[in-house]
Amino acid sequence: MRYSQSLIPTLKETPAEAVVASHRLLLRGGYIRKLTAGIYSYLPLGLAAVRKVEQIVREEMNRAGAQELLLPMVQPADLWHETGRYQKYGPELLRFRDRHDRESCLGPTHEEVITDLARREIRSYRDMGKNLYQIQTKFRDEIRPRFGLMRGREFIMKDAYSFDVDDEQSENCYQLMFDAYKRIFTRCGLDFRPVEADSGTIGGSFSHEFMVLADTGEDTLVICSSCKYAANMEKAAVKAPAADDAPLLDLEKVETPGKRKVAAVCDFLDIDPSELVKTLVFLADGEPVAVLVRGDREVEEVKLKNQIGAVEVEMADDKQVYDATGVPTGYLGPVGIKVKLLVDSEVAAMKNFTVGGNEKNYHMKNVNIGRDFEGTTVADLRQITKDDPCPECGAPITLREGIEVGHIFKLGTGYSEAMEAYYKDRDGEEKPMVMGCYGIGVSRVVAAAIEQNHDENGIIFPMPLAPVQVILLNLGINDAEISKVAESLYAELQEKGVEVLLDDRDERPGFKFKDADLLGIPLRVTVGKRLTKDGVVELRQRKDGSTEELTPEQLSDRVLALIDSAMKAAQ
RNA sequence: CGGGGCAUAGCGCAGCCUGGUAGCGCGCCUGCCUUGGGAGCAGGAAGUCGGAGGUUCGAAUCCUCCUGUCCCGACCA
Repeated sequence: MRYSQSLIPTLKETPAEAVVASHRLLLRGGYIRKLTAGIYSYLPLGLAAVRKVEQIVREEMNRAGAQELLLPMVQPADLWHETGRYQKYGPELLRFRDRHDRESCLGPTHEEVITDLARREIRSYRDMGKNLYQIQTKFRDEIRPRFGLMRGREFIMKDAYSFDVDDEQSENCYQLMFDAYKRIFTRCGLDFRPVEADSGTIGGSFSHEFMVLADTGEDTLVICSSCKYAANMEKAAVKAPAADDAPLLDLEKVETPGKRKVAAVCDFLDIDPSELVKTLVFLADGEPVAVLVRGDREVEEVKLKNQIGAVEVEMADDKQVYDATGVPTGYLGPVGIKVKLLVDSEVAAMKNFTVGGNEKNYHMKNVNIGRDFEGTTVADLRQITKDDPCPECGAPITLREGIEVGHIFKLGTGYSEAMEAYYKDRDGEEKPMVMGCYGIGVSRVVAAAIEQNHDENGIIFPMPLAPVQVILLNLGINDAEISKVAESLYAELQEKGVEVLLDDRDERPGFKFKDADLLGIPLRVTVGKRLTKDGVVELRQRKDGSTEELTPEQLSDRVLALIDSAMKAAQ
């Protein structure tokens, strides 16, 4: 590829809209351009990087026995009505009517379409054990697209769906995918962790997310320092403490004028937030529920949602709290409360704690469960913290930020039953297909790779994802000798299978160096004055800035060796 | 959807408060010069000031509405 013929519009300055590194650098490097909110064009270099990810994904999916196909992006609403998701999915599903007034939608995911295909084409247990995947543009009308390729409305995704005869076979497939995903992200050269995850709206019984570790990640991961445990924070179980066996003290109502915040109440009563229990009200599918957690804890809404089987949970605002309980926020407590009450297991183990008095300007001290109120449900409802022990082995844990690049689910028979995707087993009996689904955010992988690998000068692509492996700078466009060597190295490297971008622009050296760094191409070859002076060209590695001088004859072997070792390192 | 910004040349911004013929840097075009870390000089092109309405002799500037976009929250590959 010749720079002069390609479209690589690099920018010296950062567009104001870009906040995170990957977005900034993809724009500056001329990899992508925004068309409208959350929708981007992939320019030649951006597409090249995407293709690298796709290729690795393809190879590993095929190796794991999956078959590639391509499903439609425009889908009839009827199919979505069958699973009930036409209503459930919400405004994220872009709906429209075609010229015949048929309700349609743009596919945000393809369970319905693939299940429809499976029920039509697969009838016998002999045909089962299929895993079908596609790499395709998805559209989700995200409430808030942001961070460039990290969270677009339109994005490239690999999604696979498996159809098995029973749980055991389905589990085998899940494990196969788990291993394939580990290989995929390793081959991409990324630092990642598979973690236990909540299965979200797609449903299903069990799932793992694959997280690229990066400070800009939108998820928090819990990683055990000792055992293999790793989980998304929203899923990470908190170990219930042993019950406090202190003797029960007498209930006491105290005046706390104007003290509404945990900090203010504790300060006023001279107690620690860990001795206070706060009562928070949530709206679960519109219904108010109260949750008790310790004053210094946070409610994990995902746990709450799963506990009560709600589709949506949100914190109630002051007015909603008052409407539901008749008590202003800040003084709410469990004693005599009017809404459904859930108790975090940590609180259930406490004795003689302080709560709101369910009356303006009052709190209650020495409150005890069982004596003063009944908790209808006791469950793990709070967010884990870095001071909590590993739920598996009890060792200390660490919290890290991560970017979700892959998610695998065991779906069970939910979709197949809803859509009547049955097969006949050996005994001629009709049975629902057992499904799994496995996604990878292909375009997001590119962004995540950059979040994890960049410096102040630009991108530092891992070799396997780099749009090209080598950038070859001709610093003497108007010098016959330099140009001749640059051209012959360009030809030679390509002949040997190396991907090369030849910078043949009539620009000053500094300009080319800056662009080369910005683009993040792993290897840079410079042909310039040192050739005419000393007969050498320079080979520089983007990742550590190390340089070596070689004769033009030595260059290609050295380049091949470096590429080879970089690719082997990511195996 | 709730909260908060922003919208002026391709990009980054000033001008707005206090109304009076639209500016800077980068980029772009031409010429000279220069050539190992985003050079220098000279000349040049380029803007419905997001849109609509209003106030005013006069609006980028003041008022109203609308749209777009970015950030914080709920969603997710």
